[in-house]
Amino acid sequence: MLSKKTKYGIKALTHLAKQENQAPVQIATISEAENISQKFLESILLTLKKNGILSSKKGKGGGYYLLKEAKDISMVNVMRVLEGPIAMVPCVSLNYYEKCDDCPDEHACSVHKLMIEVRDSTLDIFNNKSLADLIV
Amino acid sequence: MLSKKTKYGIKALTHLAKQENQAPVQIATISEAENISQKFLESILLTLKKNGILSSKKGKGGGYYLLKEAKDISMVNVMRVLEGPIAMVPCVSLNYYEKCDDCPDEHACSVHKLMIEVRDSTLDIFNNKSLADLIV
DNA sequence: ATAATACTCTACTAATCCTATAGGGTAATA
DNA sequence: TATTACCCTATAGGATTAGTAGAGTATTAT
Repeated sequence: MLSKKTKYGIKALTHLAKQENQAPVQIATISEAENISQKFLESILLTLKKNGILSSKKGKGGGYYLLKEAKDISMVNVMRVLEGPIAMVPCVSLNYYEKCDDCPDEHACSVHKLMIEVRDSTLDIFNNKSLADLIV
Repeated sequence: MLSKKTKYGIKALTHLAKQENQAPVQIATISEAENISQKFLESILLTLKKNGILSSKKGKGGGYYLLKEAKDISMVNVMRVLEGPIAMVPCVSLNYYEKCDDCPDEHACSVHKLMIEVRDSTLDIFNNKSLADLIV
């Protein structure tokens, strides 16, 4: 299941991507437009900022804005920042690899084998998708 | 993340698929061979039985066995029984559809759009994969 | 300068889900 | 008829999620 955090994060990013000339948008504005709890959204935007996906401007007329053009923001990056690993199992994760306790031999594991395929196809989608592609 | 339940379930099914002439295998045997807590495995095998994927024989010499040949057991079925929805978001789920509270228009939703693609590619893998394909 | 604006950070909580564990009940077979 | 092995219910600790509360701090327009 996709977490609400990721879902809201993507919605907020899309909202920002729709702005003309990258004008800053206030948290309250996004929160109302997208039906997201303001405080929760705050923390999400903060993570996105800390991970270099967007930036903010304080004070009057401030708000959040995209750091790059929407077409240059890859969804694989967004997903990793918000949701964490793309893989469904740590033992097939590229960025968050972890050995399974119960598995003596990974290469003989049926789950491992299956999940590598799922990872690759999902990765393929996220790699070839930018934020701009999500705008309707 | 894939639940341990699903992971263990697939491992157990693979174990059963490797048996010659569909001979019943005891829970304890599978539990030891695959390093799975016996009681937990019991409940998993029970769900698989209730959902028509495997069957069991009581009494001496009893155990669990596959109801069909491994090549006729589709992984999409196994996944749905053990893990539930294939989709990452209820609003793109084929079998467990649910409308999002926050979304006024699904077709205008960026998350929806993205997750349909992920669902389809994952579904494609599970649909075209049988238990037999997982055996090394 | 300074007041208003709007982001930043920490701490806390209710609810839910996951991963088991415990223990007894029941059916089938040798 | 004793044994084996499946069947079922209840419970519980821990982790995670989603959200709330409240105070703090930096920046900007005027």
